[in-house]
Amino acid sequence: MPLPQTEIPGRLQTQLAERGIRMTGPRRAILSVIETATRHLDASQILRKARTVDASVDRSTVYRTLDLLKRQGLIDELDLMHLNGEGHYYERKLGRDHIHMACLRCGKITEFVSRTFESLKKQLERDCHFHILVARLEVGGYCSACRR
Amino acid sequence: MPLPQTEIPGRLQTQLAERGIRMTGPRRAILSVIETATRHLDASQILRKARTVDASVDRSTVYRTLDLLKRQGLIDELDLMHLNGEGHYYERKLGRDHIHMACLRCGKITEFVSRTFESLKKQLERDCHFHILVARLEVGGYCSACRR
DNA sequence: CGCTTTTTGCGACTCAGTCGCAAGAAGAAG
DNA sequence: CTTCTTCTTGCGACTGAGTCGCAAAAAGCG
Repeated sequence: MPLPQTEIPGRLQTQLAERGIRMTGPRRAILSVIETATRHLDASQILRKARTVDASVDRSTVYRTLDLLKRQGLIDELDLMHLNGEGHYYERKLGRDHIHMACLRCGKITEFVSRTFESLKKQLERDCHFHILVARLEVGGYCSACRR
Repeated sequence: MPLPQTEIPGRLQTQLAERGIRMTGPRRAILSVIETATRHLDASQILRKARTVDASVDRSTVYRTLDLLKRQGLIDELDLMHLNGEGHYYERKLGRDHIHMACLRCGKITEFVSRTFESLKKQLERDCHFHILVARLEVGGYCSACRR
């Protein structure tokens, strides 16, 4: 399941610049990794890939940059039902939220955009007087190929 | 926000017995902690409370018992938007799934049962041919008291 | 260029969770 | 109630994710 690649590469960098955030070599490397990812990456995979661009990038810089992007609301943090250990996965936040379905047998991640999900969030905001900043719906089970 | 306490205490123990799972002192202690919890507990809090019942309970026994209960579908594992560190919280699984809303300012957790959530899950199963075993919807934002 | 502020790499650290193992307890069968 | 097998436990060592304080380095403004 490829990630939606509807935005121009380099866009993350522009978005940070617009917010007056300083641009550096390590940041550029990390941002480009996130922007060109074709699957969900965790922090150590981002580190490894970023190092192919700038070999001096440090683990803590990756974590600090991920925190920055989270605070800026530019990426989402996922668990993907802890299919592989306890870590987190990251993906660019683009327009509409989507649901992540993780197959507990084959590990495939399926993404799904749903109008019902959008109205559910609206209902929550209305009925609970809650101002939503992030909403994460993750589902675990068996995908069409794995359910017998 | 109290958890729904609609089941008889001791029920978890019965459910494990019905499945032919061996009952032991440490397990009884851990189960009773989970059953009588009035808020969401993480593994180390469960350990501390279980030790007031049976002082010899070990950390790894808590993790092993939580794994067992997860595999049996008797508890749900939550992140609560990582309000306090990276750990997980646990709660009994009772009938209907509910949504967890975490206030990022005051830390309050609000639970919400929604018919829309139920139809969203049905829609997912139908449209994606996916067999859902667990569904976790967590929301982060500001609660009614904290949104200024 | 020079100065202030932010970011970085480093190394040490914390904390959640895991694992192998030998000893101990559960429970079925006699 | 004893025996036997199987499962569970405590322990201790370990892994891996993520954090932190610090001094050095880079950003970007005038």
